[in-house]
Amino acid sequence: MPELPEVEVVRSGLERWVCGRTVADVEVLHPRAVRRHLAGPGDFAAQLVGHRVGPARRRGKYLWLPVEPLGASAAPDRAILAHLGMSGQLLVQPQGSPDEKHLRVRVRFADAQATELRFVDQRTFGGLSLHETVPGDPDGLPDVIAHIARDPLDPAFDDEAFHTALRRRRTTIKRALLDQSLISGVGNIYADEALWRTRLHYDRPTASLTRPRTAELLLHIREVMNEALAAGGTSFDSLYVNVNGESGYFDRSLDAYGREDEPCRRCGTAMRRRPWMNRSSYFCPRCQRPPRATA
DNA sequence: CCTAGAACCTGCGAGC
DNA sequence: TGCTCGCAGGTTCTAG
Repeated sequence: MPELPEVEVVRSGLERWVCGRTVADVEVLHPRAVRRHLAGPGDFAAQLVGHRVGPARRRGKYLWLPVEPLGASAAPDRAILAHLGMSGQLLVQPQGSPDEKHLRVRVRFADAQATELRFVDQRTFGGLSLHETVPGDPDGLPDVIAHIARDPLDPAFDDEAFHTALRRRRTTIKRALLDQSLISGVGNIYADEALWRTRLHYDRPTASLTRPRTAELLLHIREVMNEALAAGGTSFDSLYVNVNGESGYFDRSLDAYGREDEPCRRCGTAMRRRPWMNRSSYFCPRCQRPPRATA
């Protein structure tokens, strides 16, 4: 489940159902699901057994679980990193319930709770891996995602630095929103939603944004993400679910994404869809005027 | 250094 | 019915 609100829904589920439990056994059913763990599937499994899982953390669309050997006193220095890609799910399922068709990794725990953690992923763009954490980082940030920017719901996100970075870039606003090293957690849906709310066209050069416009954009990004979070995330089908397999309902509140030919909720003009970067951009041709240079 | 585009996968629905 | 095509919420690698 791709974007920040959906990943956060999963993070909180892991926090509730997996945090504090000790790994008894790991089964990798598809090696591609752990390809970011360079030492291989066997090593991934062996390294986890007998380790206790700490509080679930998230940055943008990445989430991780710190792990420590049983009885350790020092702060954890390794973490299980998870990315859901386009179609990944982390499910907490009753032991013995039938395997999902695209079950890739199973984690069993050494306790009396009769549930296990499953990574299910149709397209295998996502995956799990084990990494060292950045020394001194209070949340145990895995070193391999140190280059990922903080997300807009992170209290330490620097609005001013974001604006400065936008002004320096020679690119367009939607590309910038999807660049996880500039701002993380925003994907194709919430980019379109935030741009619609801000009345910005996706092809606006980032260098043309004024400080107030950037502030407005950030406000709308935060608003739409918080609203989606309250609704349990966005899902059009059973691919995007929380750890209990339940879908959120924010798709009913989308103003731009997926609304081609439907009336703009602000001005009534028919919404448009444009092919864009091997995907789609949805926008209102009246509220979101293209920039002169590219019009 | 930066930016744009293709590649990586599987499944679904539309159209022929 | 069955085929092909386009499309899907992301990241990463390559070419320029």
